[in-house]
Amino acid sequence: MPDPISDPIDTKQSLLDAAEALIAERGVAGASLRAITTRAGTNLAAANYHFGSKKALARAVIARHLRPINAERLRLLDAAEDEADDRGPDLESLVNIFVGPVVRFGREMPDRGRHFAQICGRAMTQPDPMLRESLLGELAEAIQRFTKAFARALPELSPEELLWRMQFMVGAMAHTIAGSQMIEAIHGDTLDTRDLDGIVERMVRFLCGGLAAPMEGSR
Amino acid sequence: MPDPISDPIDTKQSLLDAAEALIAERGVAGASLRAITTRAGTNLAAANYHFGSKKALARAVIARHLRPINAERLRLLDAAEDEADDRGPDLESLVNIFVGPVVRFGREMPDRGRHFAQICGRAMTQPDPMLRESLLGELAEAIQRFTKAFARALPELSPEELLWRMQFMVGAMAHTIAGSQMIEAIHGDTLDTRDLDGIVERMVRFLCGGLAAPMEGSR
DNA sequence: GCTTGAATCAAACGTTCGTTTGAATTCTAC
DNA sequence: GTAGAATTCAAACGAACGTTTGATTCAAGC
Repeated sequence: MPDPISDPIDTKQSLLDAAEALIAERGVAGASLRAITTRAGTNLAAANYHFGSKKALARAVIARHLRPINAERLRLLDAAEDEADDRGPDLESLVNIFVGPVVRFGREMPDRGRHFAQICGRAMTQPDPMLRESLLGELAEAIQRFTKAFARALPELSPEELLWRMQFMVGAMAHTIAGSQMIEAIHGDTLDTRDLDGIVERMVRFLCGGLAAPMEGSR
Repeated sequence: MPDPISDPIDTKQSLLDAAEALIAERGVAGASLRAITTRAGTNLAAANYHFGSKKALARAVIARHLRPINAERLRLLDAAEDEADDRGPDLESLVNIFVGPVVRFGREMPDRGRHFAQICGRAMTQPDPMLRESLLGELAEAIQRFTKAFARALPELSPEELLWRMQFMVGAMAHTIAGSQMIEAIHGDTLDTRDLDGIVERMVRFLCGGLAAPMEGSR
């Protein structure tokens, strides 16, 4: 007799939750369908019935939260551009809008949010092109919009220099949310790596300084 | 009759080269021992004979170049601290020493260097703790030395703030050398992602700006 | 009450993986 | 030249993987 309380209200959702947690913990290759379906309280066939394949399941895990997060980003960008004068939103606002929603997403859903952020941070440099491109596809529009906005806020930068600085920004962000294993391994006892608001503040400060760095070594 | 020219002069070295290229391309999990040994012109047993296991082979791939690179970093740091006045080396010198040897390593050995950098960039956030910790072990001394040096060059930062900023710096660096798939996928036709010297220059500018960013929003 | 389609399940399939084995070969030193 | 260690090789092993199959359960719709 199955437990009527924790009954699988929605098998699909349970599979996504289990996959999210296990992929975050062990990576895509390390999270077997058997482990995922066991954790979800179902079986192998169910995963293939609902998603068709393991890769499709992984893609669904990414898309589930990334889509609303990116929508939120673009919504905030729209609002900021409406409010700003004709020079556009200032740098700090843009960085906050770009970085904040992703990192802060972990606050509303502490576990799932953190897992999701880890997966996305890793997916950017993942060898599997399928997964990487599915992530980039979700991000493409946001990247284009933000590139234009940053170009307006940083008119003294050449287009090339701006693209590279955005690359560095994404790297700092992705690496930090992918898990701060390094900083935890070395100073885990003295630092609070769960104070997401504080981390966002620090990251925004750093990124603004980097993005606005002068081109010539005028020290 | 085996080709006397490309004969396996050193099976161990061939295995390291093949593993390096394939792990960079497909990741540790995606690079099978069969693919590695075939590329190296030998067979499965040879890999286990020389390295004992696949994980040990992966660790050897990381250690082979990382150890001399870190030695070079520390050597440059020593030299800079000898030359500097009692305030220690300035920020730009430190960033150059920290970032330069890793990225520029790709110039001397174009293919192997790039592959190795990709592997290291990925290993930092890799789910496999074995590989991650072996990388962190190699880096531990360098990180401690550079933390002290940066603290001297940036006396206005609290220890916490400095650690986070170094975390962001490592992230920007790791993500960039892990492969600029994102920037290439979006603007691959207009940017030269192989001009390593130029990238180092740009990265140093960005990182100096970020590391030295003011703590208060004094705009 | 029977039918239909979606959903779940245990079981098995075929493949690929890392590792091991034992014989063959090559190299080295006496 | 030969003994002995080091190295290479083809073949096989057992485990784990993603996927498929066919039977079974369940909830509506007529």
